[in-house]
Amino acid sequence: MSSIHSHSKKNQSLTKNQRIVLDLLQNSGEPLKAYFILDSLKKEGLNSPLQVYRALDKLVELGKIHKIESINSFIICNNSNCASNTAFTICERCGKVKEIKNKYLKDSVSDLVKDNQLEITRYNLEFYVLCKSCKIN
Amino acid sequence: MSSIHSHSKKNQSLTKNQRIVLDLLQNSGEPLKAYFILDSLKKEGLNSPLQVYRALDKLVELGKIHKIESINSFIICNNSNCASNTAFTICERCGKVKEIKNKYLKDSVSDLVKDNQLEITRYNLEFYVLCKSCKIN
DNA sequence: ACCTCTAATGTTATACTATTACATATGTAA
DNA sequence: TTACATATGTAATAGTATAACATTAGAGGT
Repeated sequence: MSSIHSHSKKNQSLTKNQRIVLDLLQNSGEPLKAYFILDSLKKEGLNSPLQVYRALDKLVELGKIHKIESINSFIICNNSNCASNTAFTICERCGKVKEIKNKYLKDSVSDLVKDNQLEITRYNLEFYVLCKSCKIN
Repeated sequence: MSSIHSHSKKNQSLTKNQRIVLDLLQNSGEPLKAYFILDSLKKEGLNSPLQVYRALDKLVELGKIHKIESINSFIICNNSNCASNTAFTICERCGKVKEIKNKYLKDSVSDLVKDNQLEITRYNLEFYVLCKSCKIN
C-alpha cells in the first residue's frame, strides 16, 4: 500500500525520526507522552529524549500533531489543516481525548476575537467533559 | 497603610502557607512558576517544592488562583467566581497574560456545549495573541 | 560535480516540573 | 476528651524538557 509521493518544495518529506514518531501517534490515535514514545521507539533507534522532542516539535510546527498542554501529551491531528490551533475534549473520568472540529467552534472563536479586539495568532482550548460512555456508567 | 487586621474576610480560613503563596500571587498580578514562588518565599519559611505545590493545589481548588497549563504557571484569579474555568490571552511576544472575563465568552462556550451535546465540567482556554503594546512596536 | 547553507542527528549532561512516602502536627466536631 | 480530617515538614524520587556541542545529511546554486 505504499505510494510514491510527489513533494513540492514546501511539502518536504519527513525525516526518519519524524516519520516513526508520526507513525506511532497515527497508529495509536490517542495522546502519548514523550517518554512513552521514547520507550516505544527504542527498537527503531531512538535513544534520547531530545530526539523525541525534536521530532515532536517539528510535527507540531507542521500541524501534523498537537500538544495537549494539560496532560503533557501529543496526539495526531484529526483535521486537515488546523495549524497550531487546537481544541479538545478530555474526559475527566477515563481520560479519553477527542479533537473538536466543527464550523461552530471556528465561529465562536472568531466572534470572540472580534468582541475583544484581540489579534489571536493561535489557541489551545481544553474542555473537560464526561464522555458518553462514562456518562452512562 | 499596614495593619494587623488587614486580612480580608474571604481569606481568613487559609493556612499560613496558603496565605503567603496567595499574597505573593496577588501582589505580583502576573503568572509565577512554582519554583520561583519557592525561592521567593524561602525567607517566609517555605523550604520544599511540595509545600508550594500543596498550597497551589488548594488555592486552585478554591478558585482563588488559576494554573496556565501551557506555561506551567499560576496566576491570581481576576474574576470573582470562575471556579475551575479559565480563559487567558498570552502574548506571544512579551508573554503577558490576561484573564478573559466577559459574558460573551460564557455565551460562546455555552452555545458550543449545546451544539456538541457535551457535558463540560470545566475548561481551560489559552489564546495566544499579540498584545496591544507589542502590536504597536 | 563541487560548494555552501540549513536542518536534522547523536550524545551527554543538566534544568525544570511535580509527586510519593512517611512521620508529625493542627484544627474541628461529636 | 477522642476521633477524624486536613495541613505540615522533610527527604527522596519521578516525570518533563532543554542546553551545549560535535557531526551528518539534504537541497540549491554555480
